[in-house]
Amino acid sequence: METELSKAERTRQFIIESTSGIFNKKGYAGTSMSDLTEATGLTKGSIYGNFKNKEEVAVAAFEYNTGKVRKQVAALMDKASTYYEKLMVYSTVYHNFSNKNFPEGGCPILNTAVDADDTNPLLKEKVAQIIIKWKKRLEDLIQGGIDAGEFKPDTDVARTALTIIALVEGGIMIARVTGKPAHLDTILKTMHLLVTDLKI
Amino acid sequence: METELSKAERTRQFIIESTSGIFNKKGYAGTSMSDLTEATGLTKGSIYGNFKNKEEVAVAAFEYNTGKVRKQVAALMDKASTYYEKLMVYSTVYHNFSNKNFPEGGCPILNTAVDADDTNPLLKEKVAQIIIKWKKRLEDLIQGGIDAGEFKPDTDVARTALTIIALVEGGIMIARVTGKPAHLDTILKTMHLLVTDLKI
DNA sequence: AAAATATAATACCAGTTGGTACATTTGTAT
DNA sequence: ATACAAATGTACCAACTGGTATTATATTTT
Repeated sequence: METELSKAERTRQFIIESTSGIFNKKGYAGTSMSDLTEATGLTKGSIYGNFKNKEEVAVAAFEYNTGKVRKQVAALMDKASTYYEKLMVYSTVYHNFSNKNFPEGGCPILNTAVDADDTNPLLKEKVAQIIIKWKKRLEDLIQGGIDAGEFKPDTDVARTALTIIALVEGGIMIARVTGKPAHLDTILKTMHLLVTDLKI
Repeated sequence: METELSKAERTRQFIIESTSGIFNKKGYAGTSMSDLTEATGLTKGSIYGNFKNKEEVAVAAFEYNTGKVRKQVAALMDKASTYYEKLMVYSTVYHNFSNKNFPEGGCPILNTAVDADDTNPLLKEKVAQIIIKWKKRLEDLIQGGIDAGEFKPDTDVARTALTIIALVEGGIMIARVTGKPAHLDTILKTMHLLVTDLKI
């Protein structure tokens, strides 16, 4: 009994996919309902038939965007054998932040964090949770490496995890606003050295 | 011949000071003219008498906000004697990002970079220039340390400068969105270790 | 103190905002 | 094919958007 997507579910997905880039680029307040109707070719009636309000679309778009990144990470993570390689997956994914498998408009975590920080408590909480999860995932990988005898046992696990996130997000910001993707690569080299230094 | 500020200049300054926090928190698109009239107690006529349009207020507010940070850096930089201490000034300033001498709403560089990136070319260019200047200033300090025999001569100057910026800005983002200022301190510790490692 | 000038307030503009009630069309199961 | 339900479009709302022309009020200069 193959569960087909209902019309509504397909439309909902279509709306999310066609507006995710707009929200990521313009932010929540900067994106208008007419932006959404224009991007989808649908009318407001249709959008409000599938979502309670603009905020619900924004949340769905945010989750779609972060899911896109998560999928890329997961795909590469499978191929990585060592913990060193696993940690470096993030470098690879964000190094290619301007390719088509990455959300349009840059890192949705950074964009939404800054956008929602003082304006949208719901979105802010969603981003905070994503960051906490990311931190946890990194900590688990680092601890895994320690337990496997691959990394130094005296590694500051929490600090290393937070540092990696800061380098990636700070690097994306710099690369995008200056129009110099090479700056991100330079910063990712620091991450590379840092992770290499974890090795015994 | 003490040059007094004209009425217009004082009003202009008053508008900038009373709206700088709003722009920094809500972003350019998210800040409305009524936000500005409300914050200043003035009317639109008065604001448009002193500024060409909303964008000009936003640019002035951005420059005011970055100036605030710059002044704090300059004050501490004077007291620093070694190049190591000079580099660590940024750590001290951003460590106190929630005190009253720091712009309301977090780092204006990060906020404006993300906000203006895909929406406001003028503001985007202003942020890009500020970052390039900051990078240059850091490179000069690091090179100064090398020339003075304080830092290792084989230091990767450009990479270290970019890394410091990324750590600071990434750290602020994480600290603000998670509501955990301690996370920034943790990340600044990485910066501390990195700068310490520059020493001979 | 009066005249000239600079500054701020008022009232208005057309266009847009997020959102809704309801009519119409479309998909779906019988 | 028909009937019913689900999904979409239409038309509308009051509130607000950035911006301006004009009037009134301060501030300077004479």
